[in-house]
Amino acid sequence: MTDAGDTSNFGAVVSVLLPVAVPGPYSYGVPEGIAVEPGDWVSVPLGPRQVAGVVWDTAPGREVDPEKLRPISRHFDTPPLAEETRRFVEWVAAYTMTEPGAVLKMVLRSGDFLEPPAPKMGVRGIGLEPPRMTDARRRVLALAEGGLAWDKKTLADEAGVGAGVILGLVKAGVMETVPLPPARVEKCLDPDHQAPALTSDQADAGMTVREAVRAGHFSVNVLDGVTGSGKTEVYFEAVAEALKTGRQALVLLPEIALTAQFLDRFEARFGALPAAWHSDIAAKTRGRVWRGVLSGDIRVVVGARSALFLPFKQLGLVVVDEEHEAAYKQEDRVWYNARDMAVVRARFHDAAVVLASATPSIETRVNCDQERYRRLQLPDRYGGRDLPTVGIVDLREDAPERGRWLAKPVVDALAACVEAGRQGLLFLNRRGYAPLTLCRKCGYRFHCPDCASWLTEHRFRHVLMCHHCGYSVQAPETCPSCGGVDTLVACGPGVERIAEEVADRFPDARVAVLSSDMLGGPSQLRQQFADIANGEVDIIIGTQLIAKGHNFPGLSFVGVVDADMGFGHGDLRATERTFQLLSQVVGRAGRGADPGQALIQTHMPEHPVLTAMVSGDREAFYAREINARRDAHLPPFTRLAALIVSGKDKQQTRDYAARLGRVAPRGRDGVDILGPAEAPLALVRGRFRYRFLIKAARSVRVQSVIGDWLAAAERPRGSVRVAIDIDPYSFF
DNA sequence: AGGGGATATTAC
DNA sequence: TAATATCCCCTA
Repeated sequence: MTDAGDTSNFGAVVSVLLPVAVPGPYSYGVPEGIAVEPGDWVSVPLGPRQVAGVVWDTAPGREVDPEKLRPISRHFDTPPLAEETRRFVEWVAAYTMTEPGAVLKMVLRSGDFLEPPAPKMGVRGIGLEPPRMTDARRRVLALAEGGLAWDKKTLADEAGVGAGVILGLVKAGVMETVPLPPARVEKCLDPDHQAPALTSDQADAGMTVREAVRAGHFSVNVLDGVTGSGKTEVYFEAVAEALKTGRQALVLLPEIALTAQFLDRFEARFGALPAAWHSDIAAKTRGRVWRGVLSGDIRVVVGARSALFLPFKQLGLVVVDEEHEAAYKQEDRVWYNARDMAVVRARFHDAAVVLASATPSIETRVNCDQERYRRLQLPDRYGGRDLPTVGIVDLREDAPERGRWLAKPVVDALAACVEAGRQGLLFLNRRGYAPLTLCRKCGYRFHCPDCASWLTEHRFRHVLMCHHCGYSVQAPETCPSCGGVDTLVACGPGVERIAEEVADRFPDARVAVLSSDMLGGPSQLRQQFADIANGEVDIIIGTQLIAKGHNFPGLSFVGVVDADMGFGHGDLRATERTFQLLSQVVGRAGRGADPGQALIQTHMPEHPVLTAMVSGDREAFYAREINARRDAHLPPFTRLAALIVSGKDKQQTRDYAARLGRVAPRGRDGVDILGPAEAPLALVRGRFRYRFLIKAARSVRVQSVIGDWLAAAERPRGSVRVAIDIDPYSFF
């Protein structure tokens, strides 16, 4: 039985933040003989287990029953978590309304990283002769002369002997097992390895970002330049400056698929590879990178959004490439937009930020207009090439024949392109063969049984699929409703159907269809990209997969099959996203000698996105879209926050929220809890002007959430959703 | 009674 | 978050 007054045993009580979703740091006793500072890594008992965490404060946290106080069990000999990072963790937790421990979990990733892995063991000779000498043994000992530690496998191979010979020598006592020195030190990055030839625009922008890094205080610099204007070379200048000033740099990329080519360019510029960080990195490498970032040995990290939470020792620069990309949003656990959190983190570290994009997000452009961000424009394509010419095909005048989807001008342009030995691309952002199948006799439509959407026919695979939830069934022969035979018809086009039409119109052309649900998976897809690069394909048909990353050096024509798809629905970012997507797709054309040509099929030729595409006047598009957002009281001008729950759960949610002490039912820092019918109306009236956020009860059905205008979703349990994407800058 | 699933509670 | 406690429904 323990003495009740026992807590005086502890020299001190400190608060420790654990990577666990509890309300805040917990208090622990510091045993005699160890001293801890804020930021130190410790291991601590929590319930039945041991958990690694960070000393958050040298004072105890919230009042806690002294009976419950337990001692720190271990103090790791690891560099501390920087003060800047600790403040960042707190800020993100408050902003996203998650527990600080949930944010720390993103920093910590795994407690295993705290200790370097046990060194690999090797062998070395100790200069003695074995009692029995053989040829094989002689060869091994000759190599191992000089007392250098050898990897067992390497030594055996070099000496041309089996592993048993070495073991025998160890057993005979003439070789000993010793730890090998750590595998490899990070290769040195050289800021001046290969200084690039820059255009004068690039050089100006490069100088500005270099100065921003050298200044050593917070600034946000937006690199705004059309596809091919050389943004990467410019922000490499900033990276070079960070290397020179001895601070770490982080480059965020939206997708890991882009990192391979990026790494090549990086190596060419700096003479060595940066550390890479994303979900596909092997666990061992991951640990090495994590520790290297913490100790400061690793100078440059390239990674996906999760890299933003690495424990940098001294961060001087964060680059967010393709800052408008939705892939920067994390929509589970802690909801955040890495682009915005990059700005926040940089502010804590007094670091410079570079946001790069050919089609910046509206939020970013507004921040430029308000002079919170510095806008650096790169107006021209690298090498003085022109942008592709963009034309419109009005489908009301040039309608394709029934059952066809390509209008005459597009077919003609494609034919001319193929004849000239160049590549052409048809873009349609729709997978499969047809987005809807119906019975022409009874009108039956195939629906997904699990959600409301239609089933898309995939003719290559012979299935009907739901693109929402992944449900799929064998494509039926007869109508399940009226039993009609041969009465089912496919409505509308998908890329497979376009491929069918192309095969019919261009029987001799070599065609590649690229979409994320390719038969044969990623390896097949890589092969396709390689074939295209090698000129083994004449016509490419693809979904938005082709908009990102990969270059098509021989591409001179782009046809957009249906520009109108992106204009509909209630998504507040639909217009912006369509503009971004079309710009990217059209920008694929003409990267070779000629500027290239694009034709866009539409029923709405006067739509502002399309007039901007034709005139190339991006400024006009942005001005118009920004005004439209302002007039409609939409982000970034209005901050929305509402939680929408079904009627009978409303009171329950309010009670729960009040109990958490988190959410004021109506108030400046609160959130409205509304029924599903009230919410859209309130949105239209622009009534929400709250600081932020949505936090749902655990036990209610959350039917939909506005804020990011998320699609309706039934989330029966643990519902916690947060409106991300709302500009955090104004809360600094 | 007792198993299994869903949900609630708690950890310094 | 992860372990444990509690509750509910069902079957035997």
